[in-house]
Amino acid sequence: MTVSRALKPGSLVNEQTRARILSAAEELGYVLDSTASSLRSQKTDFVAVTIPSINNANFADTVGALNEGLKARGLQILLGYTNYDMQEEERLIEQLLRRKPQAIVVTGGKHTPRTRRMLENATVPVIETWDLPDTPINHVIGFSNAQAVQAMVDHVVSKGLTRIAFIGGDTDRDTRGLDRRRGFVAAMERHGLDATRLVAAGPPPISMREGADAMDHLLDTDPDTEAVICVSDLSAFGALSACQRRGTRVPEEISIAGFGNYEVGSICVPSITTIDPSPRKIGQQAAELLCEILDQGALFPVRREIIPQLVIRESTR
Amino acid sequence: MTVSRALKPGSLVNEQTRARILSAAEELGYVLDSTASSLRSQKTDFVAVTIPSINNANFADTVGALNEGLKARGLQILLGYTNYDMQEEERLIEQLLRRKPQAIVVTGGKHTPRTRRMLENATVPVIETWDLPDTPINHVIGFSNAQAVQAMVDHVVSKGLTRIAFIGGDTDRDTRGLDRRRGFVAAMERHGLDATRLVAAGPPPISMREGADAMDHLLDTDPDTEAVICVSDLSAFGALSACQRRGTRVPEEISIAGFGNYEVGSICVPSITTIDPSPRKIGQQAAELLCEILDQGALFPVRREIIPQLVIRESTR
DNA sequence: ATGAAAGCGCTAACAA
DNA sequence: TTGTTAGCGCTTTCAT
Repeated sequence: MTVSRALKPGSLVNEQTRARILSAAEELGYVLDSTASSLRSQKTDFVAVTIPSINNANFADTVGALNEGLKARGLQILLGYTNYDMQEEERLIEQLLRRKPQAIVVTGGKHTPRTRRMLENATVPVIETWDLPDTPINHVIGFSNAQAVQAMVDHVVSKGLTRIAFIGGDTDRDTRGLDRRRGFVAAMERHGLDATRLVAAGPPPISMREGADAMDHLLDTDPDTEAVICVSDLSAFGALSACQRRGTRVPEEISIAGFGNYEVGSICVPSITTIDPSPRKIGQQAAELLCEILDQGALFPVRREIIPQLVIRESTR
Repeated sequence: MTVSRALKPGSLVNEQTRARILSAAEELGYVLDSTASSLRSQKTDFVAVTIPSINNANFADTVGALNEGLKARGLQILLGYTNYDMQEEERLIEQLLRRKPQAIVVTGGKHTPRTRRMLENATVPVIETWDLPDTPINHVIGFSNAQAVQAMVDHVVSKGLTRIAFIGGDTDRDTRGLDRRRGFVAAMERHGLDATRLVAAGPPPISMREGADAMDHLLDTDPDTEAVICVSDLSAFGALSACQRRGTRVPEEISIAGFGNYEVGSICVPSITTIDPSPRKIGQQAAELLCEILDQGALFPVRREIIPQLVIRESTR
């Protein structure tokens, strides 16, 4: 017990004793076994986090901010990737729950029924992010992807453009991408405009290459298109590059908008009009909420809406 | 014991009994406690992985490939970020070791003395990646950053360019970035060229914004520069964008090269000449090596050199 | 195919 | 300030 105390900062041990213990530990190369510690104290200090892909700057920002907010409390993130696949998410969450995390943060508000049940039965706080589901499992910190794109459509329409296309993925794997497309269609119909210029650019998540190919295709089949709204800045940048290769001037001949406020869109020439969903803010708020809950016990389910900001740049006129 | 067996696929339990157990488990919302399981069996099925930053597509690719290679064996990655800081790495590795991972994969071959000691004393395989240290701790899968950049200098010089600059970070936080700058200087001196056009663009990791600012500065102070080699494709893209804003033609007036083969460099116009260090290959090979070791027990220390490929594109003439 | 006993390495609770 | 006891929830081992 004295050793156990000596190794835990802030517990009452004679300083000489502690010094002797620490030096012995150093000499022996002793490393505390937190597996045993977790079992006994029923505290793992894990927070399970799932994101669709590790290779996405937006989700990386959320996880980075979450990590910073949790580090001070000694909480370690246990990260998993669903590969935009709800079945994979189910497998992953089952695995993660076995590790007895003290909280769970998932991306998105759509899950398999079994995933939902597992999360509902989990005795720890659950936070859904990057979405605003109608019937949350527990806590939510997110925004409406559909509504955000509607704001973008409104902006483009306000500039007098009417022949507007949407570039996105071709399946429903990426539910947030799907919501964005739905928002596009809804807004176009609200304006009484043709909402059928939908380019399906391949299996989500689509990136720069797919955006470039989609733009090439669009300019071939619908050369009178005046504006393109893309499911992300990455595909928007690809679309912009395709225009540059063809000599189509942006925004003079065609406007391009993206989503996500990725760095590339702020640097490229012309810079890309986008929507900033504040990924770091999502992570920060999730960390704050978890710290509150872990301090004060469970609260009522929290629903925090992030308001995505329209960022108008050079690629739209 | 029967319950324990029933929940573990491939063990001998009467199928009726197993069915009853599984349905009871489902009904109760029972979740196996892998903390207890790990303590008893002394197998956590964790692999600890450290990378400098979560928000970097190269490291993300390595981790993604590693994850895929380990998933089949039920190994879960325990990921930590050092923020390009060796002190932070030390804290992180100490934390991770307490979780009793079955292997450790770190980025880079330079560590604090204490980190080195901890890793040497760890009784599990250690793999250093993304580097080729002279005195590895245990296993290594990586490449020489300095040598890779030398190849790039050779290429640029072979095109008849002599006034060549390097854009990188301004401190030694990013040791791979530092190695790249060293490689630049060594190669320039080998060619008998002036190696003093070194632009320090801010604290590493530098990204697109810093690359753009550095290029602006360079074109102001050394307008006769013929080529710029950047520490990464991200800063190279920033540099390219700065040129486009100023109307400096690339590659006619100035050549630009990067490092890392990020997607942006393959899509932008002009596309960016780069070096591809095959980040996924590093992750795949690390996974293979770990699987071998976990099957067959410890081997001699392995040293696998990845040969980075020069990818010549439009931004250099 | 199932069960009984023991113990993995810690720490909560209580005692001195 | 230090020590004793017990037990966290599993799985290894051996027995039936």
